[in-house]
Amino acid sequence: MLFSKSCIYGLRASLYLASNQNGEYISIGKLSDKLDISFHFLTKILQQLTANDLLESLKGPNGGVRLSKPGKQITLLDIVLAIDGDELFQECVLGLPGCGMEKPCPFHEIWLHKRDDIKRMLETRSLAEMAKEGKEGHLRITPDGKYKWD
Amino acid sequence: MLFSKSCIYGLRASLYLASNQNGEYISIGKLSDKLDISFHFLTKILQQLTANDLLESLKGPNGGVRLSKPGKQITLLDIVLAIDGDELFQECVLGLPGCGMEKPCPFHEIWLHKRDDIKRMLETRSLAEMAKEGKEGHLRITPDGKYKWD
DNA sequence: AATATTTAAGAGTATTTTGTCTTATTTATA
DNA sequence: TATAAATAAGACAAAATACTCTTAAATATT
Repeated sequence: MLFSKSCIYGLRASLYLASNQNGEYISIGKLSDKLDISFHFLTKILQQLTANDLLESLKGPNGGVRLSKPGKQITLLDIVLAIDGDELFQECVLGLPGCGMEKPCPFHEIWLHKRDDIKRMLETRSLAEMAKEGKEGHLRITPDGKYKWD
Repeated sequence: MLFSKSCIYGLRASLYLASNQNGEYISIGKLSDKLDISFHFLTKILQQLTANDLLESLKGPNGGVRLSKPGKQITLLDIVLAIDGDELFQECVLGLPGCGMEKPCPFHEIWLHKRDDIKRMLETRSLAEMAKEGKEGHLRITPDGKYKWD
């Protein structure tokens, strides 16, 4: 599994938020309902994104969360790093500590390129861009595909 | 994490075995000692490889495990598939069931290439080849680097 | 000011992965 | 044939991940 479940949920919610970019807060209840993700679990995940200044939140009636800046300025990598950290882009395929140029494992050289490739893919794509593609291509971000990018 | 711990241990042990290719059985006790992997845990993992006909085992004195065929004929992918299955090469980045050409998620298209790339990398490299590179380059397959490809 | 609605925080539970231990089974060797 | 050395198998334990529940804090609305 490339990303943790938490990270996946965070990405899906972020894409939702990016597709509803009119500045208003969206409640986590609505998000969890639309995306079929447990409310409390999603709440915690979004708290991490808020703590990382990717989202901003408001308590109380009509409160919720929204992107802290235009979706064009938040990359997929931002979300991944905020939730899963940079382990995926740091760690050794064989799990060896301190695997690097100095004392590499047999996988080091070949994996380096792949993982940088993945990182670049996430880095060069914004939430806005992904959400736009999702909307235009009628792509899924829910298991049952019920979310229609209203 | 790309591979599970089990898979990592299986790969490291397989590389060890491929570097000691003179047909004799090597005890799991020796393997676990050299590679710093828990004996019982490693035993179970190697049983999976044996069950998949990648290794063959012999009980009793001078028993142990060895590659079931020349290391040149076993790919890294063989080991990965035997332990982790093909999930990594099948599953959706967003964890959506049945994500494919018909009803893709926004990541589908871009991830497809990356994962095929990784698969090809594992498919085109044999244990023998990797072990040879490891030996010649004095590369690590243990956390402390104490294994010296005797 | 009171109330209802929402996120924040943290304790608690369940599931999966990782690792340990014990007992059985096989087999080479003396 | 007895013994010791090894894998096989399965129960058990610990740790990490995933998920749930309860209570607190903030805030818009009446």
